[in-house]
Amino acid sequence: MRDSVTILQEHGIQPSAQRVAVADYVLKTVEHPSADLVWTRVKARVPYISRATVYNTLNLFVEKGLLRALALAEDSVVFDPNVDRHHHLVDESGAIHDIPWDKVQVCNIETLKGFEIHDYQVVMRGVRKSARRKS
Amino acid sequence: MRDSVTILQEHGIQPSAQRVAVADYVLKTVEHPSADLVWTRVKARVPYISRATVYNTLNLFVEKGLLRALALAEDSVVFDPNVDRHHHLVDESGAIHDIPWDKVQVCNIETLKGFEIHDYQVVMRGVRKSARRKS
DNA sequence: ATCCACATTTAGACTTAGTCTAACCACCCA
DNA sequence: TGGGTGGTTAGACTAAGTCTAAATGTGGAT
Ligand SMILES: [Mn+2]
Ligand SMILES: [Mn+2]
Ligand SMILES: [Zn+2]
Ligand SMILES: [Zn+2]
Repeated sequence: MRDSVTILQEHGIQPSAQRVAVADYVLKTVEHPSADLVWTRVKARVPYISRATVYNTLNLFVEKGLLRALALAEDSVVFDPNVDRHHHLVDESGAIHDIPWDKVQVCNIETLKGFEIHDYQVVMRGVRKSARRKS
Repeated sequence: MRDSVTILQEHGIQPSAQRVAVADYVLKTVEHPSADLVWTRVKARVPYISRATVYNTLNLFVEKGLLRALALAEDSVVFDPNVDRHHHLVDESGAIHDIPWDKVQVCNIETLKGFEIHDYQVVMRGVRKSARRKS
């Protein structure tokens, strides 16, 4: 994994202590966390960080292309460090799983008359089958 | 269009004046309205209806299968009287358009290992091209 | 090393979507 | 006529997110 400081600098972001702490967590996670979950996670290592800074930082990262904000569930937006095209499966438990772009194909998108499609993804609802039986 | 009173009765819902007023709008609209937009629209005909009743009614309709609640954009859930499978295009303007189920195909969903998919749709972002040029 | 302009952070007020509560109303039937 | 039940209501409450204005930190010029 690349150094958070370097990544921020490459994107024209001053690597303050707070921003680096947020980046260390949110750019590597697979949790698709809400802003408040990011706050909780980051506070574990930087207890003095404020809620406003977490929101500021997440919005800045989205603006600079380091994160995507996703509206997949009611109640809160969720952040995704995977900015490449991919699909999502929203587990009944609330967890969100990435589905690689090439695992499913969407056909005839380009033939849709009357619309100019800038972006798309398949959003699935379901459950993750328990990986192999536990016993 | 079927009678709202009949539809409610068939779904085991007492057709009170307020519920019928909400149904008259929300079961026929193509706007994908938020709860507060429903309130605005219904108040035009039934000015004394309360916000709580609108929320209660929409949640009841969802529970009874008359409506779907969709989390497609940040800021609010929207309601959709089209409960058959279909896709959505979220216009940059904020408008949401239905895309018929058979206009695009999603392949290999059933071959996804480790997940049990209960439901899915394609969510597109883009713009509606001005229907023919205006002049 | 010091200074300063500017960027960053901060607490807490504010806004808005949505839920909850407890009183109130309307209808049905004894 | 008096409950009992349903439905409705205003307004309190919660929670996600933004905004403000003050405090603090920082890098570069001197
Ligand atoms: Mn909410
Ligand atoms: Mn909000
Ligand atoms: Zn993802
Ligand atoms: Zn729809």
